[in-house]
Amino acid sequence: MPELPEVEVFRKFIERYALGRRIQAVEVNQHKILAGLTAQALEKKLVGGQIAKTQRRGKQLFVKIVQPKQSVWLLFHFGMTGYLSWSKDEKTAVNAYGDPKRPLSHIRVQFHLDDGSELSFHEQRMFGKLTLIDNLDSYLANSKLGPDALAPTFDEKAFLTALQRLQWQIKPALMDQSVISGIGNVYADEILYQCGVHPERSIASLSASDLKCLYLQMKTVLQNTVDCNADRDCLPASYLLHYRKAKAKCPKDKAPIKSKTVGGRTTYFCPVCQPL
DNA sequence: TTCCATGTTCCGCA
DNA sequence: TTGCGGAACATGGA
Repeated sequence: MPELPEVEVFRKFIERYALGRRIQAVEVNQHKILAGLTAQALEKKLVGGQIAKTQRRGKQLFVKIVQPKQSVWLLFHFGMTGYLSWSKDEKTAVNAYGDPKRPLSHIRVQFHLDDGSELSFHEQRMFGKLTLIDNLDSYLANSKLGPDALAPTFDEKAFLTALQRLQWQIKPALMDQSVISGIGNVYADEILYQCGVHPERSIASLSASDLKCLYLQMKTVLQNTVDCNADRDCLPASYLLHYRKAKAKCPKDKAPIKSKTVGGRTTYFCPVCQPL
């Protein structure tokens, strides 16, 4: 679930509740979520450090922890079910979506802060990861992560350059994190639907106006979702994501929404307004 | 009870 | 080399 908009909401959540705080203790409930380091190593690097800065690339969230002698970046990846929460006591517990219905369970790592509050990393299905990075610039340079879909520098020209070198179907290309980072299954379907583009169209078959629309909707759909604090109920009723279920009808032309596997993922589309 | 969802990585095939 | 399909990972809900 956490795609770019959700992770951006998590980033803002940390800025709001934890920025400037010092980490007094780290509690790891599930060691498996730590990629390539031990709980002891994590604790040693973090305790006493100050949460100084946040940054995001695609679905990855980075939090800078500053120590007197050195600083380190915490890397959160939220997998499919990860999210954050913050609490000072039972009454103030709040999750990053501001959604009171989401249970505060499956806490894998907890950061105890110097104002007596706690920042918690929840991950039910354990596909998420938490790790440390010494040098963020070299990490990003060496990673295969493509440009962030919402980065201002990722403009229409860069979008075309990224896509047009590939002889792929459009949907897998939009979702490939080394091409563009941040778009997952749900928002890829949404962007294609808003432009009337069938998910299995080859990139080469798309017109200039198709590509322009995909660029604009990529920015619009993701930004709208961030503006909604990633609450999908707040998005327009004309969005396909409300109809990702059996027997749903297209909000535009009432045709039955179809689902099929494209690029290995369940894909929803309207066969009428997204012809092949 | 089995299947499915969801992101990422890896393996293998053409 | 490139494109693409499938498996594996973990877990709970349908």
